[in-house]
Amino acid sequence: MDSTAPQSPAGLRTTPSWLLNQTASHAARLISEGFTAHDLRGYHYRLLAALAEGGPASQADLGRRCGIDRSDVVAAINDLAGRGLVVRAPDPADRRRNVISLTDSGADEARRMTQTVERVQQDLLAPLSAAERDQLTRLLTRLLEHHSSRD
Amino acid sequence: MDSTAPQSPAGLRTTPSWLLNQTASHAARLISEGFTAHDLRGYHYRLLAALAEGGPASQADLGRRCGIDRSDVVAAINDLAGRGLVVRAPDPADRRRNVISLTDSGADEARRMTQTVERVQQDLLAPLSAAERDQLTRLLTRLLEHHSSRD
DNA sequence: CTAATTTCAGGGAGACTGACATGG
DNA sequence: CCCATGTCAGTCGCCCTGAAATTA
Repeated sequence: MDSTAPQSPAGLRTTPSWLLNQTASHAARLISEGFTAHDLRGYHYRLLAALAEGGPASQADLGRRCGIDRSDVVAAINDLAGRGLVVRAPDPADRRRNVISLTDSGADEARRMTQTVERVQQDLLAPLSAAERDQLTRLLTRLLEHHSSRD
Repeated sequence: MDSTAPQSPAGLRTTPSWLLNQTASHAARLISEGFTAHDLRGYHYRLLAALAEGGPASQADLGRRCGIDRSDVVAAINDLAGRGLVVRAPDPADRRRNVISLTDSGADEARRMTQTVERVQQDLLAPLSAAERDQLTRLLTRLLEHHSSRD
């Protein structure tokens, strides 16, 4: 008659938010280790990948695409521009904006990092079959869509 | 004929490690918001829950149970002890160790935080059916077991 | 001797806040 | 007027490293 109790005593190890947190933590460590060879971090990859995928954009747009705060985009773009991977140019149509574009070597680096990321996915998902990987991807995508539409 | 290419161009939004990272990030924010009412953070909850579940333990044991580094356990236990939620007592059987135990109010707080966590799970998993929640839990558990056996 | 425990000092990455100046 | 953009300064929680002292 206790309608508030969940099916089992739960404990940390069966709590979805805990499982998400821990698996994401493992994934982040694998990704981070893979990125050391590039001497770049997650923020840099997200920006390079967004530029490779969607073309040149303002910093604010990039931040929205990548889920990176505007103020953090500044520093990361500074790093990337300092290495010649992107260029920052004023937007003549809107003088508040900087248009960020990939250079050739930036596009190369984006491709190399994408390969690293794909290798890591294989490591990460090793214990799952192809069908299970699709299932996981679909479930996570639905969670993400639900919670990002509630911005 | 390109055996290295994945099925589709991918992009950030379909990469499992990205999806894990983002959903875990949303989950962590929800959890964190829920914990503000308790004026405690994730580390505190993990320790209280581990003590409620497994009984008194040394700090090193707690760290292993919770996935918290030994050096961070020190500070978090300091906080909890300062609020009277746990007690630190020397272990007579092994004088290197401190035995950490929940106080009555610590056990109360653990129960209250667990209720908060359970509410957050409902929020987090709102778009999924019960069967899908089980599926997600099982998939994440398998990933976690695989990667933590490879410590 | 080696190994485990507690503790401290510190850093690194990601996420975030507040403020400011500039321009739409 | 309000709003968006870029920038800077700083905070916070989490994760991690290194080292010291104590004890098994």
